[in-house]
Amino acid sequence: MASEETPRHFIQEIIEEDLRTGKWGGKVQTRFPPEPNGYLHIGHAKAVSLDFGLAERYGGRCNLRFDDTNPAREEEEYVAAIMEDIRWLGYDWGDRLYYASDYFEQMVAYAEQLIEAGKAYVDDLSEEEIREHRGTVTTPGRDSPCRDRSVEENLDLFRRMRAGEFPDGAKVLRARIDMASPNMLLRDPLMYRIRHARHHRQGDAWCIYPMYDWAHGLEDSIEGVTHSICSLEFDVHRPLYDWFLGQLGVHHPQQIEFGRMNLAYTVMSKRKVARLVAEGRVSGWDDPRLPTLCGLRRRGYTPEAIRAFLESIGTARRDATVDVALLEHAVREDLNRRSPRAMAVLDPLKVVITNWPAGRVETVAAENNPEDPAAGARELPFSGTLWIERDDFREEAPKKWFRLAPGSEVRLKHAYFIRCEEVVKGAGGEVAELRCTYDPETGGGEAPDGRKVRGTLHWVSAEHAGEAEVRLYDYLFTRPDPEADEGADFTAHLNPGSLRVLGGCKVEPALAAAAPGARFQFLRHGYFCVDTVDSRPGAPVFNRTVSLRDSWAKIEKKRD
RNA sequence: UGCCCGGUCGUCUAAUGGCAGGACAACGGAUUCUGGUUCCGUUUAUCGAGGUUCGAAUCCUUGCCGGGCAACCA
Repeated sequence: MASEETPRHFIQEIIEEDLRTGKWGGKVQTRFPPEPNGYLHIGHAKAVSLDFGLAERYGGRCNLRFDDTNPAREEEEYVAAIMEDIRWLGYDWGDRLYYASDYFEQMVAYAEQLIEAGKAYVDDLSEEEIREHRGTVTTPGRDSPCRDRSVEENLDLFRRMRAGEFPDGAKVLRARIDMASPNMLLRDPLMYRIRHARHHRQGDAWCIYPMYDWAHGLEDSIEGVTHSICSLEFDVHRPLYDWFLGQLGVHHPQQIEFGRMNLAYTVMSKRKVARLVAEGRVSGWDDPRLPTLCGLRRRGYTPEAIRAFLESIGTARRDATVDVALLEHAVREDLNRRSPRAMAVLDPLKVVITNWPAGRVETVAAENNPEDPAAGARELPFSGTLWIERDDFREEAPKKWFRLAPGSEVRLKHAYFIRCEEVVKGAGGEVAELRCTYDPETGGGEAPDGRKVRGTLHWVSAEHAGEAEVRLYDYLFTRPDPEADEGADFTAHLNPGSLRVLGGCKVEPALAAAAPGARFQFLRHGYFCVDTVDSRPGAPVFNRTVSLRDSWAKIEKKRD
């Protein structure tokens, strides 16, 4: 039983009603039917979580079915990637892995049944002519001259289509419905087209391939699906789904449409993502800036965070453009609980502690996760030469500045208070080094005399620091709706600052050996994970999953 | 333009004829060895017009706005 306090969405209401009335004999059978022609993105994840999640919630089953009815666009490569992503999200199809192409023989039998009933016919018209006969949204279509062929002739022609007697495009099989229907899809839709093409699974076994509207309902019916969930764009197709299944008199699932999810500051369509990849605007399908599941995974997102996010945005019968802040909130909430803390200095500034005994190295204890006492503690080396964040020092402290400035005192996390005594400048006038004194009484982070400091800085001991590359990601686009601009291509709104690569970052010793994929919270920065592609032993690359909320940045921003 | 689907805080989503609620965001405050977390508080919405009703976000009519449909794609 899922959480009581979250209200049920409309699909859950439908299923619960069906369960109450015994419409499907108490069964819930769904399916996730991707076409293997691209990688899954977070929009697909919504469908995945609906199909698998609903089955899970109501004690039903969800099939994974590849909708591989178009040999021209589909490839084996995508099949494996899609399965990996679904598993990563935490869903399991058990032994119910199906392919639409395995049903081709059965579909042909159903087609012949329709032909025999006088409900389907072979049309000789060219693609061009069919389009022209179809009419427009405001004018009815006209019947094809082939529409009244005899059953015998249709059957013969269809069999010869299948036997490969005709070239591509010579003939099609069409349903005989209504050329004047206000729903364009009902104007004698195509059921089969001729394609002498090699299929990624069926090889050369077929030269006729079924169209979506004809095939999809049959696939659902054959598998005993009860609730066939799809996105809103298929709403217009439902009368056709129902017509085919009704004519055949076979098991007839209910198609239910939900609103697609879009995310602000990115693009979601497979075609556009594919273009970004092909044009080299991103490093690949798994570029951490992309909304693809492999991209989010490489970025450091957890499947739990994605599922929680999907849960939080709900499901309704209208398309939505979700604020990325909701996604970021979900991943921060998850990572805050589970990621070990670590100190990393991204833009290092040297600090020399002038009253530190020469050569002395101390060890300080650092808790691994204040949210999780069970995570324990680690030991960190502390010495007289340290790196701190360049951003944590200002020569002229603005109002409300809690960090280091000439003469000011701060705490070094887990260690001592230090006071900035002197600023050493380089030849160009830039701040090259800070000379500070520490208070030996403040070990452990508290002053015995009770004096307070407002700021606490992270640091790394210079002689013990590891080196790392850090990649900071920002939104891929500069506007929330890159596709909405009709005057320009969406690529015109690509964010030139979406990736910042920082070299020479100083990290605490253990981080140098962190395993690929490992996640950390870099104190006062954000959540990072070890890149699984470009990290090398001893030379880790860290991807920033998401920054910490930063109320100081807000204060500074308001000032301008 | 014809048909279909939709329109509730900035965003997402509830309220199924009976107090417009939640989450995120924003803002203010408390706590804090992360300007993080946590806690408390505040601001903000029913697309317009008419009707039905004791009572309308909800039902009806109409207008406006958004989306979908004229691939041998899914």
